[in-house]
Amino acid sequence: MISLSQSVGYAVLALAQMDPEGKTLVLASDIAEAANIPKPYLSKILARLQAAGIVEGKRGQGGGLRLTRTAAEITVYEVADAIEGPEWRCSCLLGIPGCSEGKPCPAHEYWGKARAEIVETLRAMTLDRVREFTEAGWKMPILS
Amino acid sequence: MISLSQSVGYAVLALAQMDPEGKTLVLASDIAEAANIPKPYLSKILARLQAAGIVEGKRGQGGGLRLTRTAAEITVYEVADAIEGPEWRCSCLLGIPGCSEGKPCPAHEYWGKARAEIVETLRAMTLDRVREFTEAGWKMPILS
DNA sequence: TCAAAAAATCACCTGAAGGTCAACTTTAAA
DNA sequence: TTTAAAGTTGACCTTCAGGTGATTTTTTGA
Repeated sequence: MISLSQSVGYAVLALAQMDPEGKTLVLASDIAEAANIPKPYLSKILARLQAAGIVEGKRGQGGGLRLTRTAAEITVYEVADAIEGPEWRCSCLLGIPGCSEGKPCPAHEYWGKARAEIVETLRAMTLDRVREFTEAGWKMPILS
Repeated sequence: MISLSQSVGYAVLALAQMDPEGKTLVLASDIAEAANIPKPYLSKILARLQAAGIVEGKRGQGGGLRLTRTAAEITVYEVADAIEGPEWRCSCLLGIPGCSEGKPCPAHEYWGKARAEIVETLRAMTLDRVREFTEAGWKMPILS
């Protein structure tokens, strides 16, 4: 499919719903509704983001979630790492098991360069840039 | 993971083991051994390649498999289509469900261009170019 | 015509991703 | 001090890719 997992997409959309300053707390159920993510599934995603130190949760009445840094300091690259693990940026384009520097596949050299550009793009893509999109009217479509 | 499925990789390696002229028949078991693919799994891959008209099988004693065109005329692009279906070349980089021209995600414009380059590269990658790699000593590593 | 050789097919197993549910813990307000 | 609000956790389900095994069908050569 040549793409990151759906969980990464959900994570990015969820984070874009939170206070970009990392101050005021937001409810998980509000995030779920705004980004149209099944609430129990969102919980699992938030758990991984917490394990990676990207968000913090506060329990109990008046609780909620917040970013540990500002939205300008968090990149989609980090989010992908938190959800998929760091292996996502060293995969073989053709999906050949055992493809490596020592045993390159026919696409290895090309993909090494192309993939590096993609990684750099995601490293430069911060959550506040994502927010520009979501605020400009982007809404998760309701899937039938 | 940003990559095609392992089945596509196996398909490419399997096709690279066949007669590039599409004349002499090769045994499925020989392909499986040469490319180090589990034989029953290879059968399923070959079935999809046959459904797509890329290979032909001849049953019975003295039978085997052959390409329907020469290796110079078959591209990795086609093979990916045959195995994954044509959707592999229109996926959203971030894995966001519902991302489209009408409702683009923050990476949509960038990924549209980057993906087009990848697709063009695979469309230019023919099986005889793959064979240059496999003949030059590339061997499927035995996975432990 | 019969047996061996070969591809084709079917059923099944396993693990991971996506998704759901219910129970549990923490906390602050009443 | 009770209780309701909130996040947290663990069990479970479904689907699909990856992988395996056994059976069936076709074909040819003996």
